[in-house]
Amino acid sequence: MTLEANGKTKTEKYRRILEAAIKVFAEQGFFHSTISQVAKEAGVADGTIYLYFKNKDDILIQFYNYKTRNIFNRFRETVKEAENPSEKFRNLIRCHLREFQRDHNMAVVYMAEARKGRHLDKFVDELTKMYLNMVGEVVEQGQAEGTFRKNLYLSLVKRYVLGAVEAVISTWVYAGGKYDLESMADPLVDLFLRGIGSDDVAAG
Amino acid sequence: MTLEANGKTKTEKYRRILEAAIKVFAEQGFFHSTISQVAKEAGVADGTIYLYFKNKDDILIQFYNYKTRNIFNRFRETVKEAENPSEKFRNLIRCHLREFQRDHNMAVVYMAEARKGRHLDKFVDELTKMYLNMVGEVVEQGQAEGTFRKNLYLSLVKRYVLGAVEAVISTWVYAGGKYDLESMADPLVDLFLRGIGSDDVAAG
DNA sequence: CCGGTAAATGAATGACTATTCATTATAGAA
DNA sequence: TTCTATAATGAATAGTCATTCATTTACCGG
Repeated sequence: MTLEANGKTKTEKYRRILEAAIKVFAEQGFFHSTISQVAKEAGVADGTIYLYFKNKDDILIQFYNYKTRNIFNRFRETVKEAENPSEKFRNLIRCHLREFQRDHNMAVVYMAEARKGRHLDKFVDELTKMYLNMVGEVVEQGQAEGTFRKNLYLSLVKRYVLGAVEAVISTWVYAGGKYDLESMADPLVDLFLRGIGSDDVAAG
Repeated sequence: MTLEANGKTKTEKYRRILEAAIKVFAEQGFFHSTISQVAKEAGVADGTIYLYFKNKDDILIQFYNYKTRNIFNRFRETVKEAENPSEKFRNLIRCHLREFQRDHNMAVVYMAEARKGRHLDKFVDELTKMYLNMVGEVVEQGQAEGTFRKNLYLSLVKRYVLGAVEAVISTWVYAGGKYDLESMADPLVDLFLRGIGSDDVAAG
């Protein structure tokens, strides 16, 4: 029986390299990291990396595949679980923060490298679109039910939500992940829903 | 009289190299750009670059100095001109969008590289803080005057505003600067002030 | 224990490119 | 015109790494 057929050792090593790579990338940035460093961190030879990945870029691409599919499934679930649009919205934000808090290295790499290399654009783009769509659906539902305002520039709203959440995550990453990120969810949702204007003035 | 004493040719070449560099960086990304490309774009020899800049990284650092000081002065002015906090807030956002729209290459480089290299962190950090402080001051003034809600998590508000504005700029950059960015200001300010919740529900 | 296949190794290769510096051009002063 | 100091040049250097591949190791069936 080969290792491939077994399917266990192969997968384990693949994961080990991937986790090692993300750790190294998180510490040094993608461009400043070397294959040798990744290999060392993973406890394999340099050449071994190339049995599992096409090249250095491919490691990042696989990373996005490996991690973000899972996360997006969790996003979907948490949205599905909620009963009304504003609860869906709150769950989505909370889950987003929780998942990034869960894996600090991933958060660093995602935040730092997501808006970079030409190759990755297509994939990151897809993910971003998925997220924006999710926000869009929830907001439209909320509009239909009367929880959210009707006169919203929807595509702007979607960007604004994603941008603000990512900014909060970036700040947390930058601070070294010292405080509890998930607890930002409620105040943030409050801002999204009510804005910063005082109620009398804003409504006018 | 030397060129240095003259002060004109020297500065002109410095600017020429800087603009060329930003153009190249915007097209290829900092890491994928070579000094030779920058030199070619600027119409000088490779070695000439090193008469004006310490090294490749220094070009980016100088860029942040050269561009963002001006922009921040404009931010300050536009805020000073407005009479009340919500007008100050609106002016700030509008000016932010306008200045980035004005120089597409700058926008690309700023958005792509701001959250990267170890060396730049200190400087980008400073600029970010300056911006956050400006937002903070305006919001606090607005709270004192009753235009903005009292119970705001201020440090969160600052991040949320910057994050959302940057997301809107990123989207514009990514789309190739095709549409009018400044016109996003009013809808965006509206979101900041009123949020997305319908007034009756949000107020409850 | 043997033979063969798959997996892993890591030294060697080949590109690439930031940076240097010996040389050349320039431009004002005398 | 000649001299001098400054600016500019770009070929050569030196170092870095991604990637390859000839060799070794591990493993399994028979």
